[in-house]
Amino acid sequence: MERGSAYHHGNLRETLIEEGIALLAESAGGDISLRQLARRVGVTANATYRHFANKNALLAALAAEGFRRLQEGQGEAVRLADPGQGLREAGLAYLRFAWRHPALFRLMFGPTLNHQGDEELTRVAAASFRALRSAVAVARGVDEEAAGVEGATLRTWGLVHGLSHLMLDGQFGWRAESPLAVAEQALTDAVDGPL
Amino acid sequence: MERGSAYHHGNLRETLIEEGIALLAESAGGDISLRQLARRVGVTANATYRHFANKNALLAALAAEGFRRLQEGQGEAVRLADPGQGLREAGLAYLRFAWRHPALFRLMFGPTLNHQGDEELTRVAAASFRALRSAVAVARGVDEEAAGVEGATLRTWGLVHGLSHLMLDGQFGWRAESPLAVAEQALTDAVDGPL
DNA sequence: ACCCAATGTTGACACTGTGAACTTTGCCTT
DNA sequence: AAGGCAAAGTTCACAGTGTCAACATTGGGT
Repeated sequence: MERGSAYHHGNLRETLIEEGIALLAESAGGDISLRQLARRVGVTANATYRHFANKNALLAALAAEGFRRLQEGQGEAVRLADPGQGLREAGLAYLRFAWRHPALFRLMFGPTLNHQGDEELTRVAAASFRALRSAVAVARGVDEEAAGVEGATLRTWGLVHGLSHLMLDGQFGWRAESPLAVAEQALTDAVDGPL
Repeated sequence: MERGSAYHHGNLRETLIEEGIALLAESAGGDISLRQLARRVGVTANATYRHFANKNALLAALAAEGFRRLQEGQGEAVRLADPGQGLREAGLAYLRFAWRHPALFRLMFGPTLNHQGDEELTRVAAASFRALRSAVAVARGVDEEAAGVEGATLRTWGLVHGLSHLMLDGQFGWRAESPLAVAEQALTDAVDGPL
């Protein structure tokens, strides 16, 4: 029942998510249409309604997959990093993820999805926050529950997140270097120094 | 030719911008339709095309007005602030603007507009950056062109901008306090202290 | 072998952004 | 004051969208 005939009892759901992310990446404006995605997959638009309640639910699934990939990238970055550089590398991974998948990034943190709604989304987003907090704690050499860790995590997250957005919005574009380089420099300066 | 008869040589352009911002504020999803706005103003959808090239141009005008108001709010905050607290107050004004006009804020820094495109938009956005840089310079007691000011401005902007976005995305919602309070606290802690 | 539930399709509807052609209106020139 | 012209607004049309309701197909469990 896995890879047999055309569709019908194939893995439409997974295919939609995969192709949806791909389509999102190709799309200029960052928005995709249900019908376009269905056409690309080779199925009727209404077929998607067997797997997702509506377009928003499908987009939420794309976002959730995005969070999973982001967290994966961050985890790997931390693992490969020199000890003491984990936080910086996690932040850089965040920036690079945003840089490489701008539309998906915007979808993940966007108004399209009401984050209260989808349960999986909030769960996987919370996991991302915990990972960052862990990195902050390690960088400070204290326990994850120590005083000040939560606040520092919030500030770090805010900085990295803001740099990502400004970078994607072309707000660093009028500078000489690549926008990504600008953001990376700003993050590096902030991690070992005052704001 | 200013306030005479119904429309036709009225100030449709201004009206569209004003009502557009209002409609944006009321809209839940943060997106508005041209036709809906036209209906609200009491005019045909195609009439808007006499004043804006297309929907995006209209949205860009809304965003530009948003930048103007944001900058105005920041300026006032700095003016009223205790000396030495100007940077903090400017940042708080930024946060509060985002909190009060979430849809407009998202529009201003969003993928809908290609920021390279609209000339007025880039101009007014750049002015906003300069205002922040000025506040950073004053806070450090150095000249605006001094070394390190540019970088510090970028980091501050990034932090404030990121906190704004996370706040609006409901990422601070699961905490006890109001999301705005969380963001304000994070900003305050960052302004006088390390990251 | 058969039936049923899961999966996919057809047709339809209201809505959207936008182009082309037409109509109205008030100012400027004579 | 008359007239025309350009600016401003309307009508008609079209392709495309998300989504609902009814129908068709299919493969696996009894």
